[in-house]
Amino acid sequence: MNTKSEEDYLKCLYHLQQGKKSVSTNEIANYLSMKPSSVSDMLKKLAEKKCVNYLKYKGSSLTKKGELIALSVIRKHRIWETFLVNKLGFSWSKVHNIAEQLEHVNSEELIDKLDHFLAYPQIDPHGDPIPQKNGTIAELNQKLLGELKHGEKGIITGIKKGTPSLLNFLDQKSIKLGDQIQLLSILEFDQSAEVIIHEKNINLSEKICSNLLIETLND
Amino acid sequence: MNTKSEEDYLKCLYHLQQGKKSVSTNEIANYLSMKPSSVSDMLKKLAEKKCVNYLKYKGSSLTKKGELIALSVIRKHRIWETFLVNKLGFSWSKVHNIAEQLEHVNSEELIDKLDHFLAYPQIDPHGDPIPQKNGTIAELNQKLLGELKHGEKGIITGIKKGTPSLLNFLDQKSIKLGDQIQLLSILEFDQSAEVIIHEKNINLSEKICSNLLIETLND
DNA sequence: TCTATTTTTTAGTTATGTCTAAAAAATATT
DNA sequence: AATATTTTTTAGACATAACTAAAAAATAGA
Repeated sequence: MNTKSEEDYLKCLYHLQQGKKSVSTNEIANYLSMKPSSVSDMLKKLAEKKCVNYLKYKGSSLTKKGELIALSVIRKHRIWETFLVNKLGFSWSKVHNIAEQLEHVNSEELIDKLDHFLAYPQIDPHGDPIPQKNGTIAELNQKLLGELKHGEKGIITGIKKGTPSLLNFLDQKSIKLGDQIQLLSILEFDQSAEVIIHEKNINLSEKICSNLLIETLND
Repeated sequence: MNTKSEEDYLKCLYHLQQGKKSVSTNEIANYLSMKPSSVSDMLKKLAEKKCVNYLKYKGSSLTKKGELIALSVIRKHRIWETFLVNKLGFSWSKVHNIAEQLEHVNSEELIDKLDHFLAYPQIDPHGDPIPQKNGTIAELNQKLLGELKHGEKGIITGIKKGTPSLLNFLDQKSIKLGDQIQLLSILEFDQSAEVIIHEKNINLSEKICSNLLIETLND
């Protein structure tokens, strides 16, 4: 078993490593709000446990073993966030800290049953994909709403340029991250979009179309 | 805030103190599977935090402050157990270890929302009362099924003498701890009981009546 | 009551995971 | 290329919460 601390480092390394081949000690320290000396110590320890490839002064990266642990923690985090938002009615902006605690609860059966209870969600309330039990994780494949094909469905996963007036508008329409949306068509004369959201047809302006990030579902 | 360890000691003290005025160091060590010396240290620490009344060589007891903390941890434990059994489908005998972890998650809003989601349960799946937010806890008021007044309702909270054949019988009828039961009448000729359980009328023998412990509801 | 036994505490050690300060290595500047 | 700067590591300290072993207090037995 891994300690909470070890899990935090592995998760951090997973996030920082995206794209790169290795991560510097300072980056990790910064991300975790710790001193570089503490990070050095832990990297050495994780290297001994074969979770991290660590070369003194050269940065570190996850091994396959470390990556699988990181993914399982991220899986737990995102499943708990989904529970907090979908079942308990938390707003998606307030669940992170609670999920940071819940992700360290150690019971495979618990997370399996919770996953089942939530009907096997694929995407969390922030629009991030939930890793599967076997460690596979869907690639994020975000497009702007205006770039979807006609008829294409997806999940609202982000906002390109979040001006207060835009956020306000979305709030008014109760459009949230994680909501499913389907593009029906783009109208010629103003480039506005006919979409289905919350099972209702509505029209969204060109401005919205070029600011809503959509994760398309390949089902 | 209190550490997991402190919470465990306070909870332990609460359980061991039932009835008595004070608890010995050895009792605590035994209950928590720790060495008496470790317990001494922690008692001193908790006394400094004004959670425990501690007199060297004389045993210890919870202060009001300590009792409220203990009750809030027990509240969290029992609400989580209720969630695990009622929503996730765990059997009541398997939830204890998981709830031991979940009870230390620190978020008042989380436990409030969970309580609401579960429709404010009064009794957990083991038949134990759930402390209220303000620290009040219902007295256990167990009677044998046969001792209920006619028409009286309650929750099955225990079994007096659990022979395998009795447990088997209950299992067959899917009668579980935590189920609600109402006594309609006791039949003269064989002292068997007419009861309502799972919204159905059934008859239970005298043997059952004198072995099922019922927590009566004063509503 | 005096000794023997049990209980409890104290003193000192250990592991984990953090820190600060100083040393060493890597990188950047001139 | 030599020096200055930044990054990283090492060495040593500290808090938490456990431990063992020995001392002290309380309790029990004769």
